[in-house]
Amino acid sequence: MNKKKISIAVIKRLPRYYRYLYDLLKLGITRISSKELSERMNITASQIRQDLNCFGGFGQQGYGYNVESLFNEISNILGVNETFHTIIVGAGHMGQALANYGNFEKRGFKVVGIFDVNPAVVGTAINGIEVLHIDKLDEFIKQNKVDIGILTVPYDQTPAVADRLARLGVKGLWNFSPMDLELEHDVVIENVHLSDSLMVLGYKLNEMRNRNKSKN
Amino acid sequence: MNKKKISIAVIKRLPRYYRYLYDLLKLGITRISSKELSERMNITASQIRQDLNCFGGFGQQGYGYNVESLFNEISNILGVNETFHTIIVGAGHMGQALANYGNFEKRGFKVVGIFDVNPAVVGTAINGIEVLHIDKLDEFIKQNKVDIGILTVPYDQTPAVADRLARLGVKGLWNFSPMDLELEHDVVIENVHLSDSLMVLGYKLNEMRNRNKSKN
DNA sequence: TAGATTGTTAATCGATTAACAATC
DNA sequence: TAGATTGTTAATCGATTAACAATC
Repeated sequence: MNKKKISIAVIKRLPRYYRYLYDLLKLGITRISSKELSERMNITASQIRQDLNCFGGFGQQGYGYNVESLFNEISNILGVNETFHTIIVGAGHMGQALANYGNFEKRGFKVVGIFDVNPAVVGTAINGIEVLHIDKLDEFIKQNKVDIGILTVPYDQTPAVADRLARLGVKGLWNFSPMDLELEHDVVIENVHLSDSLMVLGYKLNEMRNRNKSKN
Repeated sequence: MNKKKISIAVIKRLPRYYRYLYDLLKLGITRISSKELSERMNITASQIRQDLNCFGGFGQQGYGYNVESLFNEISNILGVNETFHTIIVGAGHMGQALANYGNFEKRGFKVVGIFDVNPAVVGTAINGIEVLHIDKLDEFIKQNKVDIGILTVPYDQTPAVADRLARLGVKGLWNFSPMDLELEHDVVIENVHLSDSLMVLGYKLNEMRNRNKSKN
């Protein structure tokens, strides 16, 4: 039943297709060829056709792709039409920012709980959700469906909290600490390494400066 | 003078080396072989040696790598020892979270200005830095060295603000809007697509569930 | 010295691109 | 039908891994 495994490179491009198709839809464009889309997205038409064919033949020879139906296909592949229940563990600045970011809910990610230890925030509401003390985590997860744990706790607490969530049956972790989480459990992890990204930007900046300097 | 271009795949691994070497340094480990490091990092020793040799022969046959000197080399390559001056444009939740995140300064990224249009935040201080009205952006950049603009403005304002910063001579942009910024100017851009990352997590979660289901 | 481990070349693997027959 | 464009196979490119001589 399972086809060949889809490479992570392809999967990472899916949200990008999703965004571009959404924009096309809003622009009222009903059909698009891989060539036109390739020009907009700055990738090759060949890659687009290869990528999409990992999931099925969504196009039609001589016509191209119907924007709306392709958008729906990609949405389904990404699970945007489902609702993933998430909890935010760590209601510091980053946790609060994520709790307040409306875009995630549009894509099917609903924050159902926020946890912290700090008495100054426990009991307050962020974006309409009461912050609970982390002692209530076990009870909460047992009583509520929780698909994804968003980890915005301090660095040194991250492994323990991740492990605790995994033991409680949370199958997806979105980690904001600058460490590579590895768990023995059957859990999928996405790391968001903001400082890594910033350091890459710093590197590129220096590299560009050196390039320009050596032009003289 | 220029050696062969270093691939983006290698560059993206540099912060990861940086983090692992920093940890080793803190653990008091003075030397490490590519083999030992490969086991910790879960990559091949061959890749480590290939990666490092893009920048120079930092190791010694029969010995391995000196942790401290390798850490220093990687730090220099990434520019961690320089100071990049950044401004945050958009003092919403994400902008505030980034302004309050101390880790960036440790890696040489110093927030020197924060800008917004909202009268409720203009004039307040975030992490000791006064939020200025965005009308003062031009004046500020002319009077201060600004290397990097951090874009945490609303989606539809992002292209215009990016363009404005580029015209004012800001050479690095760190973009948090879910769009692929492209500028004609000589500017390097790092996109942080949080919702893309979350959607990839959602995909992986579904994929794992389907895999487990079909095991039965 | 002998053992260990690098730096580097060569082999392999996987991802991207090109090409084109199928077909709408 | 003729033109356009897909789906898919084959070719190319680049990145990862293996191998090993050099050498500390």
